[in-house]
Amino acid sequence: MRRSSEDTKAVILTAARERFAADGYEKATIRAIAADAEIDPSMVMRYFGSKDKLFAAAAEVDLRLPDLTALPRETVGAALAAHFLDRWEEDEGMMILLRTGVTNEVVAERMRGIFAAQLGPPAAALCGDPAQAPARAGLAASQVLGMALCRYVLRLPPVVALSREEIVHWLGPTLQRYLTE
Amino acid sequence: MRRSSEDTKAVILTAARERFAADGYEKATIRAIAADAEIDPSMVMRYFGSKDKLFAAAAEVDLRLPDLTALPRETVGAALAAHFLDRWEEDEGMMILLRTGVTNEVVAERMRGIFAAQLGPPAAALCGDPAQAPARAGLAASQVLGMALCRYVLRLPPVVALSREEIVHWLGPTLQRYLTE
DNA sequence: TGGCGTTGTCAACACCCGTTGGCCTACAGT
DNA sequence: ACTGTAGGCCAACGGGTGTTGACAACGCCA
Repeated sequence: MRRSSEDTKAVILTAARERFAADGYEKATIRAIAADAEIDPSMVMRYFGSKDKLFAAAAEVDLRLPDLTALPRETVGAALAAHFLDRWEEDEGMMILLRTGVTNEVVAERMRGIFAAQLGPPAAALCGDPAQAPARAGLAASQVLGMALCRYVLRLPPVVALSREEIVHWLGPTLQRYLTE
Repeated sequence: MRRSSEDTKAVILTAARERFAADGYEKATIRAIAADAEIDPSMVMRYFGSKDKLFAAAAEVDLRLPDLTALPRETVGAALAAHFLDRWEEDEGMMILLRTGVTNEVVAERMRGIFAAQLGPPAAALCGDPAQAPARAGLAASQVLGMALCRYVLRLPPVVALSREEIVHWLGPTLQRYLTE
């Protein structure tokens, strides 16, 4: 046997993540993914069952938020901005979710769940009033996702031109205000 | 003849805008648009030539920004936030562009042009330094588009629950800072 | 060496898409 | 009343999609 089953499964998954991140669910065809993986399309079906299941496997995402309550309170905004920039550049899972969540209700629901589960608790811990926490988490999400949209997806030139430090400088106070003031 | 040529063309365009806004370019099929308009798919081709041209006709957008320099300088942030909320709720063109610009390079380029041409000049007029203007316009775009993404596209429940006044209250100072400070 | 399960290939199915051309139908002008 | 034309419908083409099943090559184990 040329390769182990697990090996080719990993090769397919890597190719799938790249295609889904670049093209979104609809335009990323199984044939194209298989071609990238230098393999037959039927192998994708054998190992993942269906395009839906392949996407589900490719779209597993963890925000990996640090423990914001362990930081000096006045630095959480900048820390969040810096963390999301890193996360977005090292994990194509972010792009996968955003590129298809915009036109796919199932994926949108998944994004809602991720942000509620992972951004909600730290927001609640930071702002005193638990009733305000979800709104504040939502506001922070709007700025973080908006930056990602403009910089990595739409690639607005002035936003792409910003350095990491500049973005942290501008978004830090915004997130700080949304979460703690 | 049942209807005038212009009438059915308008009916098709209305149906197309709704479908494109709801589903994006790929998932909005000509057959579905024609069914909504209660007409044969071939009529769409006769009146608009191709799906691409139909989309181009459906995706004409004008931000209709007010003259920000005519307002008291300390109110431009809130004015911008309020204006974009209105614009987003009354014109499905915004949704059309966002839903397909995310996975379509041609439409993304169109969005870049719209924001550069329409948000750039007011930003340059507001902040003293012309060299900083594009970056500031880009930052404002990131917050405005991020809010639209979370509220109207992804429908994050806490963001949907926010009232118009609350959004203006939270985004106003952010946009004010991006544009004028 | 002979068998057998695993890995991979090939061809095809059934479906949906954008698009096309021919045909029908109803009105306007004479 | 007849005809020309414009609005509308129908059936089909060619291509691409996800998915399936039969078949071939390889390497382990007895």
